Amino acid sequence: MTSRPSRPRDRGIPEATVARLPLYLRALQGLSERGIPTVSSGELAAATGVNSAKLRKDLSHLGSYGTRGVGYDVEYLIYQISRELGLTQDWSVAIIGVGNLGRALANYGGFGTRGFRIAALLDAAPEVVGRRVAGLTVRHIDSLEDVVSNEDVSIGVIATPAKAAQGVCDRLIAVGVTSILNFAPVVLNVPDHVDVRKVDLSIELQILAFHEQRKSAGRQGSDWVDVLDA
Amino acid sequence: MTSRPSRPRDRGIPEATVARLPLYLRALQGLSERGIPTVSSGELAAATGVNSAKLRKDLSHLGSYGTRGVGYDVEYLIYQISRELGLTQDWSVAIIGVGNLGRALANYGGFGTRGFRIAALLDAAPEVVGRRVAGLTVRHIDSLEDVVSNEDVSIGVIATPAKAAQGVCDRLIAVGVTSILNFAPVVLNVPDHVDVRKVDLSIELQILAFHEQRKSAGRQGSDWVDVLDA
DNA sequence: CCCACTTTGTGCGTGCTTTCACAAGGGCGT
DNA sequence: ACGCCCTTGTGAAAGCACGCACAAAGTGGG
Repeated sequence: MTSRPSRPRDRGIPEATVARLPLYLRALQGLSERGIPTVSSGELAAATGVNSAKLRKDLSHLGSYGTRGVGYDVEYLIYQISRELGLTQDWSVAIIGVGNLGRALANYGGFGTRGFRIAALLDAAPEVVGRRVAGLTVRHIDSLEDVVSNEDVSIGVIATPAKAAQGVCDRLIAVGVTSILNFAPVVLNVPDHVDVRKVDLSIELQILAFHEQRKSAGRQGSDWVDVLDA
Repeated sequence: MTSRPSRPRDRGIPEATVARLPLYLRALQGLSERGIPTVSSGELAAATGVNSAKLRKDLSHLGSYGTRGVGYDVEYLIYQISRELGLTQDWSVAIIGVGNLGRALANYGGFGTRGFRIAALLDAAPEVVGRRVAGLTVRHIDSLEDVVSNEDVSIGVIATPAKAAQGVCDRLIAVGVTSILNFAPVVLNVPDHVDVRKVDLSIELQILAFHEQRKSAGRQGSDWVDVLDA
């Protein structure tokens, strides 16, 4: 959803593949911790819930890193995927909004451990500013511009209420942030060169409800119930 | 496919459309609160960041609810989308795992307002059980089976550590839950009739990092040599 | 009543994604 | 060295999704 139609030729890795690479990476890290040296596409596919042909095609976009008859070297593949995703360098992340969700994100282990460093927590509420959360002191939102410049923040995470999100987004972009992860339930308006990914908890629930309804409708036998007719 | 000309409606709504319906719904509810009675596909498309033709095609899967020359009746469309998503009934949700994330979810306003009722919060840690969170008393995980049966829970939200997730998932399925929203960073193993949606915070960040890396690589002019396909 | 204007609903071409099926490559036991 | 068995990498085909462009349908003014 972040790709734009007017983009010049995109000679790189398909978006659908990029979205799956982190999944493979996590599975591989699990194998690595268990000391498993090699893995076949079938095994890795089973561990990630992906079709094995799709997995092979995904990996083929990175290069030919497998060995026929054997499989893939776990450590080498971890390195290659990490490199492709840009995780061999550290990215500084600022979290704006230290409510329940912001705190959850700050304490979420997955962030700090691999490739991401939480550079700052920012909030507007006086009762939150100054408190320590996840080893960091929450700073006031007014220092956003300073923090982004000084800490070289390139990814902003918006966990504010919906009303504040666009304003925060604009300020992030104004100081050079070009990647934004948005948890606020609004559609952010951004220029073309900025990537936005959105995570919306209630949308996910609504999609589940749709399928759940379909299942229980079938169970009950009452098919189309076309009551209203203009 | 296999659309019968005699039937006005084809009930098979594409998955991509289903994923966007909640987006339209939220925008429409905003219009409704502002007292706007009708909206054109162009306006609604602008508000949701979607191509207007795509929006019309999405809505056409629900039926012909628009008026040519005028647009769509906001209230009527809200009702139709809600009905299609199954939000005209209330769904009971159980949240398992009341850590930082679980608390954030419990306090997330968007749940209760839109067809979802948090029926229970469950956790295994003694220091959490018994505490009140978001107006509910946290119950011990051992009462999961009782809660699901008595409260008619059909959607389970897993916000536990990764290690506990599969076990909780199995127990949910064993008592009849068929829709699961999983925040734990593991691939859940479930039978075919169970729907799982996964929200993974670090995966989203990694996808952003990929695009960010590509942008800064271009800016910096690294030793990347682009090779045109033959 | 008629005409100009607006907006929906959709046929169709295009490009991306997934899946199948298999040739090519590599290891291993004998 | 040889042949068997395994697994990768990839054409090719099928399936989806997207967006253009336009006919159909409805509104409102004169």
